[in-house]
Amino acid sequence: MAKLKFQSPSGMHDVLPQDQIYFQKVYRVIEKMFDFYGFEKIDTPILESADLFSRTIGPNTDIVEKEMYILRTREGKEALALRPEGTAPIMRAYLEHGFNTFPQPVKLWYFGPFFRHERPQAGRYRQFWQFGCEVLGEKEPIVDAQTILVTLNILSELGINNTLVKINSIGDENCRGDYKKALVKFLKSQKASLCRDCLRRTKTNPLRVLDCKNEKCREALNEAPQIIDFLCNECHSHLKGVLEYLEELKVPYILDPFLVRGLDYYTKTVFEIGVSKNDEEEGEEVLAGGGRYDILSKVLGKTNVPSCGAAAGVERIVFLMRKRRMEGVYSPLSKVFIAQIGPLAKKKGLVIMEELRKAGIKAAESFSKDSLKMQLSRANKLNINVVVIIGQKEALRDVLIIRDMETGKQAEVGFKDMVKEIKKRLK
RNA sequence: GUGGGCGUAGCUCAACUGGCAGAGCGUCGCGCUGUGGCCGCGAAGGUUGGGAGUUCAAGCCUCCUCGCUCACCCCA
Repeated sequence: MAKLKFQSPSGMHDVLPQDQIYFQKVYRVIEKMFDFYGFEKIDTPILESADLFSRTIGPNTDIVEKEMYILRTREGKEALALRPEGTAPIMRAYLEHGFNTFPQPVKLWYFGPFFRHERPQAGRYRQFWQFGCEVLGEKEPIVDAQTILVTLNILSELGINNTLVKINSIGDENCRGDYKKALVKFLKSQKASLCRDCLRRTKTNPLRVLDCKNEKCREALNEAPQIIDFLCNECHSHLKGVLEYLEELKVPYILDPFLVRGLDYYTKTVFEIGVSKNDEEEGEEVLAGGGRYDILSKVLGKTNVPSCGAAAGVERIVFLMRKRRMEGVYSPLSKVFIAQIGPLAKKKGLVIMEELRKAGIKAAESFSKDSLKMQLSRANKLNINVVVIIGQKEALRDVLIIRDMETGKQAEVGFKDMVKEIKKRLK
């Protein structure tokens, strides 16, 4: 295996048939849920201008500093990036197509692959699948609550119920600056207790220090100023609004003053939806995250488009579904198998398959095999109960044999009565 | 980028102190020429991830390298 000349690139892998049944289940659930809440689907290109991301996500973030796959076009004029996230492209599309002239808010959802050049590990890939939704052009806190609700409902529908919502507000351009100053001042006073990374972050991205996992840092942060105390009136009442709506919906949440997000465009509401790791393991895994990004549109254009969105990691969800042996995944099994013996019967087999297709009956076959033994064996492995057998003798007389694989009983049926007889047996 | 673990057949894994590379499952064939499951027999499938070194002898020891994996960082 390892001597194979080619294998999938590091951190990227094939979604095999046995994985597809879970991916399809996820897709079907989110499609239905988003549709119910009035979201419409959008696909944006896999490649976007690299600047789109560096300008919106922020030049000092890990994503932009070291995780983007960047390539140049043949003309060499433009740097394109494999999209590392979905929000900026959607805002780009919104502005590009003049969605601001539509009734607001515009509600969109997506499902597709994203790319970040990180060191792969459990639940973390270089090409990974996300679905998400965006509510664009609305500043009211009720859409924040609804965004969280939709995401929770999807997870619940997929059998993931032990979720935990963490929420916080990181303020906006009016109040975040004041908080940052206060925080930096505090961090400098704690220099001795902070880890090396946090010392660096104090300069580059002080908010990030808040969610350092290092114990010493956490202790040091106990006394840190909390952003909630610095929120301006607007941000404060916005947060209050979101929380009130969540309470009305009976969505349990934890107000986590240390929750921040790694992307610069966030304002006000930020949230994460995690699930506690099972049994033996401690800690929790984040399945989805999101927040409000009122300033993103101003980076890209003149229009002011206050918006809120959420994104979730499909592989992480599938991992949980698999672990919990989620039932009801899409099963592609056929109900009927067509077996043939001899060249004439082989031709008839093709015709039989067409008849079954027109009748809406999914049929399997091994037309390339000649031995009946082989064909029945295959039908057995496919767990098929009804096998249509046609041989030279039957083909000449316009009849076929229907075999019940459970009992082994066979009956001869006229070609014309085939569909009727099969339908009877499938009941 | 920094640490730890692991690379043997398609898959899951054996192989004592360094001593003829094996099993189960799967695939294909035969027993049974037009009848599946169970059983029996057989075949295919390996430069033990790659390279160098030590040795009479290396899957096993040493070094290098590649890959995978887990964790940190960060994030979905």
